[in-house]
Amino acid sequence: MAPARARTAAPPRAAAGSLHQRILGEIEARILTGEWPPGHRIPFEHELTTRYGCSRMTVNKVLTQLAGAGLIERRRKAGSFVRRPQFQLAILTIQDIRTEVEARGLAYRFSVAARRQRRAGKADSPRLAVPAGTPLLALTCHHFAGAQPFCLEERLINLAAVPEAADALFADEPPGTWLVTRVPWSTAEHRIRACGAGPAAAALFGIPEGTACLVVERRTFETDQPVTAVRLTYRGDAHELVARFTPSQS
Amino acid sequence: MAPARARTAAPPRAAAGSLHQRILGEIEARILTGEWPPGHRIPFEHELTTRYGCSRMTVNKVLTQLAGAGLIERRRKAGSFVRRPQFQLAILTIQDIRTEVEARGLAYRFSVAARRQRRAGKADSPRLAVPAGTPLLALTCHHFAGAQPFCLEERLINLAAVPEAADALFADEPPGTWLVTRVPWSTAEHRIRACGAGPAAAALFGIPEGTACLVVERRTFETDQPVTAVRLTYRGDAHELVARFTPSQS
DNA sequence: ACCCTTTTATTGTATAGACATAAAACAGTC
DNA sequence: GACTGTTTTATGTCTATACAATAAAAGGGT
Repeated sequence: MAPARARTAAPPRAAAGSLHQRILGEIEARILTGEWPPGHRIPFEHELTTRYGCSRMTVNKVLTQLAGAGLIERRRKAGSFVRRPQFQLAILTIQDIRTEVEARGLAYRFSVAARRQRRAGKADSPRLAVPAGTPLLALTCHHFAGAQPFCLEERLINLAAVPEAADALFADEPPGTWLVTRVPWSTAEHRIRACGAGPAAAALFGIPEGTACLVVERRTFETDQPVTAVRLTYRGDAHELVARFTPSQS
Repeated sequence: MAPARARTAAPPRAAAGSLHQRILGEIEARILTGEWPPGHRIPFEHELTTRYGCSRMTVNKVLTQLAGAGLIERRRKAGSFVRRPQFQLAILTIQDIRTEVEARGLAYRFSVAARRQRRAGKADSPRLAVPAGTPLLALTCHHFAGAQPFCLEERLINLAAVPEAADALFADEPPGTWLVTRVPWSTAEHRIRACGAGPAAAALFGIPEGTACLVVERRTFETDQPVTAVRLTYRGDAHELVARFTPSQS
């Protein structure tokens, strides 16, 4: 029973951040160092409770977080188990073009090279799954870093989803930024490929057709309705995407 | 005081999953539909508490989760605010090569084309940031999908970090799988580029040199010590990476 | 041996209360 | 007005407890 210690509140510990952060760090370390290999059953919540002298809510929070990060798997009655490391999952940082250019200390500039409003045909459906006849806005933009061409943007906007885009001028903001600040979205899908430069990219970059280019295609949906599809073409020798993966944290 | 309701435990509600899931879904919907635009202050915890008739811990859990997912930003005293949508963050799925090949219904096969043990020179540091003189294992592997060449793998392994790799034969398992199942790691970094095919890739794939190829470079670290660096080269016309991003959930 | 029920251990969810911490707002003073 | 200390307030963390859901294990009958 231990009637001593009338204190019910949190102990005055502030050693390494908060308690659950410390517990998380220790468990994570054991998993990452291989001390607890994949398949290993980590201690039950009540065992961690006694080991760290804290309540179950605290260790539960830690284990829930580890499960969310994919480091462990939790099964009722059975316990919590270390999962096989699966670093096929990585967080990809696709930066806004303006941000990216300015991060290199260069002046950003863009221009709208082509703009056409039309109705969707059969050829559009692989890019922007909309029924034929849907009003579309097709845009081609050139983005520059300093004096150098940086990126070719070919975009389709679904005017059924974003009717106000028909009147947008895209004079100050590129269409990507315009859309992000005005249109809600729920899912974005990216496809990353290597492609030989087509005529438009070759002309913009001043490179021979067929030169390796990095192509990022992004499709954005709002509750299953397609909003926009964009193809960004970069010079292969001047651009790379970076993805970093650290388990759990951040 | 309300001495009625001796019940202190959770109410028997199980409508749409759990209560905090329902609250999370509602708040997320308001953010994604734009009803609560970026910069908007979402209700304080105690307001949500009265709105949903639940305790503060429950709404705290929801808001903590939304903050972790990057949808909101929390500031002491000030409140919680909707963040600008930043879909530059995407979750990239880089599959294991065997898994990827077998997912296409093809037979997987690999061979070690070259293997050399040597000491790190100056030329290695951009790939594997180790001091000169560190023992390395350099490998070249060919991966096949059915009869077709699928991927060229060029790998460096830091034998100071993984001495047992020196004796590994890589007969049954490709080095990537071998390493994943044996060596702990804490951070992985991916760089994705488009490159013209070099001599090795051109020979393997039977394509002209300079043809666009997708190159994925992965460097793996264990507490700042580099473990391995690998360059995977794919035919540009036969391979793409897919990244999908849905806010918060999973 | 097989199928069905009961038990039991573990995770999942939620509560009410307590104290810590940080930042904004406010007041008072030089 | 500019600095300084105090109060207020919202978030951050933790506890102790309660009940629910579930899946494994144990038991019991055919």
